[in-house]
Amino acid sequence: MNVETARRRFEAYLRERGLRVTRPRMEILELAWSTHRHFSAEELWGWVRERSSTTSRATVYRTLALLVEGGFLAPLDDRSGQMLYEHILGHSHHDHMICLGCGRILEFRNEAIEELQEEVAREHGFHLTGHTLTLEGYCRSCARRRPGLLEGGREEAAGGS
Amino acid sequence: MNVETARRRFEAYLRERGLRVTRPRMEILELAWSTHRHFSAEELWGWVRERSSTTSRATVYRTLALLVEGGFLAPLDDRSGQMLYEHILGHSHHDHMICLGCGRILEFRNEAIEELQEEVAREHGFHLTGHTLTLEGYCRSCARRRPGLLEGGREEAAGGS
DNA sequence: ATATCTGCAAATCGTTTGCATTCGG
DNA sequence: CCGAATGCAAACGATTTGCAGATAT
Repeated sequence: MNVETARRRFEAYLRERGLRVTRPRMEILELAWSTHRHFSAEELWGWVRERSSTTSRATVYRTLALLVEGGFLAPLDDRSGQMLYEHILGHSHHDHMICLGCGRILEFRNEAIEELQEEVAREHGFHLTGHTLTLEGYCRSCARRRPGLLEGGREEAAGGS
Repeated sequence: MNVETARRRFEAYLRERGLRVTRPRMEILELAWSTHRHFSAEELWGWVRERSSTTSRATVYRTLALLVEGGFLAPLDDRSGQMLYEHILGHSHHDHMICLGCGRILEFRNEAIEELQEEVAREHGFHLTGHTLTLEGYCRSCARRRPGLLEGGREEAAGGS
């Protein structure tokens, strides 16, 4: 999904809700679309300053929240304390693998896992609205640098939560 | 796993590492074992004060971190901003479903999902050390109170992350 | 016109840290 | 003894908020 389309959709979204189409909001949408990586609010706020724009940090946070509500961005908790964001407009749902060595984030989609989740929810009478699946470990290149890992020995004490 | 055993194991763990067995540490372990629910650091700190113990909030945080490192507790991010903890000593790994209505946390374990995760990691040359799978939605009783949900219509804009 | 947005700075909130003191081994 | 652990209060870092002035419709 290109910026143009995203911009148009965001404007439509705002108008539908009686919200205003403002310069700061559009600037933030464009900056969010200026990368294909995951980014944090502070990072985007950095891009704002690089442009010597007067848009404030508070507005960055407020607009990111709006973009998440509207289904333009999805938040991703990488456990570093700050939230990361990624565009989802026009992208199919996927889950993540986070490398504990270099912080790299890999994306994957597994249909069987998706279905099993729905099955589990159904079995428990749980009405599913979303899910978060994050695999933690070491990517190929980081694993190579940590010999102890290669034989398949787990290093962290506990598995997932 | 009862408190007694947990206490003994924690003492052993501390000694092995040349760390000291102190009153605050043992008190915190016991309080952590005084519930079968998920609890937050602040909550445990509340139990400390109820006992009019002199153990400080800082020590609560420091000891919880120690218990996580040692594989006694597992942290669970419920997206409320604070971390929750649960004992895992003697408990098999499981994942969670969090009810957005009442905050209740249901646990489940699905072998097929576990295996598929390992398979996905393997396919990507990723060395898996852990994972987080959290289903979000509404538990049976909360779903009943929200008629719109029953027909299977999704309400939140986006699915998972 | 006028309700919504914005920028600013101060406030939150969970968690962490520096440091002088206390305590376990 | 002596280094590790604690309590205290101050520091932190990401995010949120109150408010007066600016702006979109």
